[in-house]
Amino acid sequence: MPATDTQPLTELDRETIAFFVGAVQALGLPKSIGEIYGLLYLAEEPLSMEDIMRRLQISLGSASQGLKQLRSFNAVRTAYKPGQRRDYYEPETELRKLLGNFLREQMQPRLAAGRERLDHLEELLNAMPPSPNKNHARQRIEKLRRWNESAGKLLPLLSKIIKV
Amino acid sequence: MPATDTQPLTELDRETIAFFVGAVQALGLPKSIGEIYGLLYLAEEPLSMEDIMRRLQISLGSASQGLKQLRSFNAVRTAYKPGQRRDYYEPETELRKLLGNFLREQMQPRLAAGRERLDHLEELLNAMPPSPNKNHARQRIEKLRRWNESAGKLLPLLSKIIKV
DNA sequence: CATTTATTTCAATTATTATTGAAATTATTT
DNA sequence: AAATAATTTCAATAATAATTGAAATAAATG
Repeated sequence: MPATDTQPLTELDRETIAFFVGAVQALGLPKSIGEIYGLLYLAEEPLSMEDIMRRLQISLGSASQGLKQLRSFNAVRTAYKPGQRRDYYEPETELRKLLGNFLREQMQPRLAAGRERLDHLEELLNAMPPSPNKNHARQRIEKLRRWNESAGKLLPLLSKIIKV
Repeated sequence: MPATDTQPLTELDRETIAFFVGAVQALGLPKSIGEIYGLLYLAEEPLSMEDIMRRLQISLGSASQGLKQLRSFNAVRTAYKPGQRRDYYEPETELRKLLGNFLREQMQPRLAAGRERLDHLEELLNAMPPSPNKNHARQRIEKLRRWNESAGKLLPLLSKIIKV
């Protein structure tokens, strides 16, 4: 097994990876996620965790956890490699799917959490004795409810309207 | 001047603020931003920086910087208060505007940065001697260019299609 | 125009988040 | 089923980001 025959990353590789690092950081994800995805995106064929660690010079733990997170929103999948013990990973490169998965896995749960909070807010509100203050609070909270609903409708649309 | 007559935050206040804290954290902004915006959102009238510090128990620096950032994407504005030395702040509560401003101020610059990186990538690519590897790299980078363009078209649409 | 008040800036501190690598677990091979 | 290889987990560490508050600046008042 060729263990250490690593050709180092070219400038083109490094710059492409930097592109992805910037992109995932804009989404609030750790840089190692961008590095791993970027490396897989460039690769001509699926890479093992060992390949990833070696070429990016990151630790076992980072590689494992990064791949776990990338798998969690289906940004990478394991490729079948006959007669290979290791797992080999390849990227999902369809933007529409990437975006859809990300929204579903990362954003929807937050929206749902917001909805729960709003339910709780309405309980608190109902427990208040009538007052002008209560009226004002009710209006503001109703507005938040509409915001939450708007966002809930917007998210699933996003990945549909994206082209490419 | 009534300096210390602070009524403490009610549970409803605190929970509403928590809603905003969650929301801004989903956007990758610091929690103090959510606290400040949430407090202003609930308030029946504009608040001064001093009010904000006192009621939220945050420092001068946090209040000043938080307001600065909120102003930077027009999530708050200063209200005119005749004969008042201090600045008083009120929130923008139109979701469409909030979203539009946020996208324009925070997301567009990142997209532009991505575009610049792509320009650089293409230079590097053109400097490569012909090879199968070069072909592969070219295809991948062209795809990135299409991604970047798609995102560029998507962003301005977002605030248009949101209702409420 | 000196004094008071309000706001901003920024270096130091604190809190948060990401990364590491050793140990535990799981899967595969002989 | 023992041995080996691959992967995951997680407590400790390192890196990053947010918050603080004192000092500097700016604005307003008498």
